[in-house]
Amino acid sequence: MKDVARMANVSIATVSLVINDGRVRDTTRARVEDAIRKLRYIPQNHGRGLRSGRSHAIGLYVMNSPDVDDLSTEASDFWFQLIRGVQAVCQQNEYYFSFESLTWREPERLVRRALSRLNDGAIIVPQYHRHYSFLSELESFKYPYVMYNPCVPVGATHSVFAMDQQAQREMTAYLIAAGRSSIAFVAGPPEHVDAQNRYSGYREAIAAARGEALQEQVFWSDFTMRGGYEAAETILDRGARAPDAIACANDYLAVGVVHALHDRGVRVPDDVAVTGFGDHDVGRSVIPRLTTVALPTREIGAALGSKLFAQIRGVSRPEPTRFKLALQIHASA
Amino acid sequence: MKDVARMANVSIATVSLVINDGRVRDTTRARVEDAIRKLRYIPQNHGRGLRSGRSHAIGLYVMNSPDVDDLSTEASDFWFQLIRGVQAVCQQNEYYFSFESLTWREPERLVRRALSRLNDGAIIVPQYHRHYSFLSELESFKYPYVMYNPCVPVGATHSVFAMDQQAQREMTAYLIAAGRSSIAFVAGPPEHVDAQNRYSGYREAIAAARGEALQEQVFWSDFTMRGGYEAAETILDRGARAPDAIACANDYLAVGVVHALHDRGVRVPDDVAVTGFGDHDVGRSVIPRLTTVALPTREIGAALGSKLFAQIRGVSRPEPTRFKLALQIHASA
DNA sequence: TCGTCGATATGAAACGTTTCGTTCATTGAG
DNA sequence: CTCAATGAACGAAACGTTTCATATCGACGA
Repeated sequence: MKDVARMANVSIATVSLVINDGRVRDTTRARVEDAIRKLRYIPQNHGRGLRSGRSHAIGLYVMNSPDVDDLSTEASDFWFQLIRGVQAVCQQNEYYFSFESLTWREPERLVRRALSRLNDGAIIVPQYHRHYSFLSELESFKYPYVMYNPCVPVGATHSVFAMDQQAQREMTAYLIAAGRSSIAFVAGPPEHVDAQNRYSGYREAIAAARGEALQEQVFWSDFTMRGGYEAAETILDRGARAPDAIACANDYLAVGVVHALHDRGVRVPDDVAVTGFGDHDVGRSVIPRLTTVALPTREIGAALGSKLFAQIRGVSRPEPTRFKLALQIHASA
Repeated sequence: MKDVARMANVSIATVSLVINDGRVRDTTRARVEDAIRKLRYIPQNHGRGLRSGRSHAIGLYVMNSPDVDDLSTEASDFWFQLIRGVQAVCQQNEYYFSFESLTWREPERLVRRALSRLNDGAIIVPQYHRHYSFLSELESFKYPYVMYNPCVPVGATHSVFAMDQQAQREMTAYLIAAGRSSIAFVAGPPEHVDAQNRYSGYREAIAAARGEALQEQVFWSDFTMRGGYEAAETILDRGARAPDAIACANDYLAVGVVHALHDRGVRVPDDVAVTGFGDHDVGRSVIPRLTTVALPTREIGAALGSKLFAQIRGVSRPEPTRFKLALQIHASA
C-alpha cells in the first residue's frame, strides 16, 4: 500500500479512499488505480479486519447430535444444497463463507468464533431440542445470527422456518383422500426438530379424520435407509393387519421402506402407498419414484444468508421468513 | 489482552507466551490463565493474523465449468463428502475452512484470495482441462496448494489422485468376464477430467479383449440421470442389436439408464447389465442396486487436507497420494 | 479585500497481536 | 565471593489497514 501511495504520489490515506470508494478527484483516482494495477496490489485481509472490526465472512454452524460431531452420511443432498444457497448469497455480497459442524456439548465453540471476530455473523442450524443458553450470550454483544427452524422462542428477526408440519399434514390428508384407511408413520429421531414437526403434522391429519376410524401408528427411527428398511419389517411382522400406506419423515426412510416392501413381495403403490419428505435424489432414483414434499433447500440457504446480511447491515426486518412446502405427487402413492 | 495482563500483573508479552505455549513459569501461567478465564478473553483473529502473517484457514476451490459458477445439482454426495473430509482434518488442526466455487473464466479470484492472505493454502479441484497459468503464479510466491486429479503436470507434492481409469478398466473387464459380449459406455462431459479417465479405462479393457470381437460403443453425455435416461433411449433406438451391458461413467447416469430400461420393459440385469461409478446414495436406492466403483470421497478430502497441512508446515513429502478404487458388485450386473 | 465554505488530500493514531532484543533474578561452578 | 550461564519476564516495534481531525486550495459572496 505504501508502494502504491509512493508511485501515485499520494498518501496511503488516499489509496484507502480509492479502494473504499471515498471522495477522490477523478484524476487522482485514475493515477492510484494505475499504480494498484502496476504493482498488483491486493489489500491485506488482516489489516482491514483489524482496523475495521469486520471480517467480511460469515459462518454456517450445524449443531449436531449431542455427542457426535459429524453429520449423518445420508443427507448430503440437504446439506450441500443448503451450503450452495448460502454461498451464492455470500458471493453476491463479496463475503467469504465457512462451514462448521458442532456438538451440542460445546456450543461455546460458536461463541468463541464470534468473540474472536472470525465471522461477522452466524447461520445456525440447531436440529435438536437442547439448551440455547449460548444464544443469550450472542445477543448480549449483539452478534448477528439467524436460525433455521429454531425450536425455542427467538426474535423473529432471527428465524427462517420451513413449514414441515403443515406439509406433512397435507401429505397425510392426501393419502386419506386417496382412500387409504390405515396409515403408518415412520418418524425420524425423536429429539430432532424436523422429525417432531413432521410427526405433529401426521398426527393432526389423523386426528382430523378420526371419524373415518383412522388411528395413529407411529414408528420412531432415524433418518436412514436402513432405519426405514427395519421399520418396514417391524410393521409387516406385527401380525395385525398391515397398513395400506406408510408415510415417512424423510426420503431416505421411504426408500428403505420401499426396499423392504419390494423384498417381501409387497407391491408399491398397489398394496401399500409410500411417501417421503425432502425431494432428494434418492427419491427420484427409486422405482416407483417417491411421492414426497419438495424442500427448497437452496432457497432456504439463500434466505438464511439474506436475513443475516440484513442484520449485519443493520436493516433487518422484524418478520420471520416462512417457506410453504409443496407436495410432489409421483408413482409411489 | 491488556486487561488480562493488568489483572495478572504481567506484560502483554507474557500473556501472548501463555497463549502460545511459550516458556512461562507454572505459577505465572496459572495466574494468567485465571485472568483469561475471569475476563472471558478470546484472542482476536485479525490481530494474530496481521502480526503472524497466517490466517489459520484454508480454502476449498472448485473450478467449475467455463461459464457457470455453480455446481451440478446431482453431485451433492460427492461434494459434501469431500467437504466433510477436508473439514475433519481442519478441525483436528484447529484451522478454519472455507468453500468456494469458481468459473474457469476467472481463476484469478483464487490468486486474489491467496494474495490477500485470506487462507494459508488452497485445495483445488479443477474438473476440466483448461489453462493452468494461475498455478505458476501461486508457485511464484510459494503459496501452498494441493490438487485433486490435476490434469496437467504439477509437482507430486501437490497432487492427490483417484485411480479412476484403472477402476473403470476393471469394471469393464468384470463385465466381459461375466460373459457380456456387447458393452456400451455412457461417458460424462467430454472435457471433464474424471470422465476422460473413466472413458480411457473402458477403452483399454475393450482393446485388451478385442480377440473376443468386442467393440467400443461410446455415448457422450453429462453426469445426470436425465442424461443417462436419454443415452439409454438412444442406445435402444439404434436399431442394431442392443448391447447386453451398459457401463456408465457415473451413478447418476446409471440410474437414468436403469429407469429408461425399466420403462421399455428391458430387464436388469437379465437382459442388460448396468454399472455405475461413485457408490453414491442414488445407486443404493435404485432397484436393482447398482454395481459400481466405491469412491472414498471422504478419505480423499482428508488426504487433500493432510497434504496441504504438510505443505503449510513445510514438511511435505514428495510423493503423490493415490487412491485405488474397489469394485462394489451388486444386483445390477 | 477579507472571510467562509466546500472539496480534496494528508498525517497520525489506533486496531490487537507476536517477536526480538534486553533486562533482571536465580543458580551453579570455580 | 565472584562470574558466567540459564531461565523468566518485559518493552517496544512492527504487521497493514481505516478514520478522524486537520491542512490546503480555489471559489464565491459580502
